[in-house]
Amino acid sequence: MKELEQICEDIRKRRKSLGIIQTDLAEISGVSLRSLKEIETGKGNPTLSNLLKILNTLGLKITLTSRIKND
Amino acid sequence: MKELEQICEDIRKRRKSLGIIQTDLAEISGVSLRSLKEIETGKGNPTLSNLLKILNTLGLKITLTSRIKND
DNA sequence: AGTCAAAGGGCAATATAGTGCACTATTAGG
DNA sequence: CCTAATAGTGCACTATATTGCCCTTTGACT
Repeated sequence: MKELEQICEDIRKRRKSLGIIQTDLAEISGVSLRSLKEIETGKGNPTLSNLLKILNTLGLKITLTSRIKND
Repeated sequence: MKELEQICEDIRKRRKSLGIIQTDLAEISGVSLRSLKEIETGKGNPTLSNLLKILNTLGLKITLTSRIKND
């Protein structure tokens, strides 16, 4: 799976596990509903700030890890 | 430290540890030098695709983790 | 089938990220 | 100090992300 798709999927799964709808997640995060939809469906190319707003609401954060083991 | 700043710093540190200059990292990644500079200096608000291109070149990837322990 | 809630998507307008160019600033070596 | 390499930045232009509006689709429930 592509990295972008994985992120989108994670967001959707997390939202559902929290039992909230797109409208609420968007509003709480301070992002437009339209943009959240685009992110969750894997279309478009979100800005980092929009992504971080949503992840923050979902209690998630970005960590950078190496692609290679022991590196 | 802000999350965005942390990402910028990680990118710069990684680039230096690989011993390459901005010009080369930008070219290999397929991102403009101008954009890479903005990312490394923490200015601007990169798109996810540009960020991923650079991380990919650096051998890094994004993983989403919970902000809360045991969650 | 009918209804309602939630999600998907087209479109146009606006905001802003991406880029190239030219220049300045900083850093490292001599 | 001088020079060369590397990094930072102002500006203008282009490309595209963001947004709101409105309509369609899907899914769940009765």
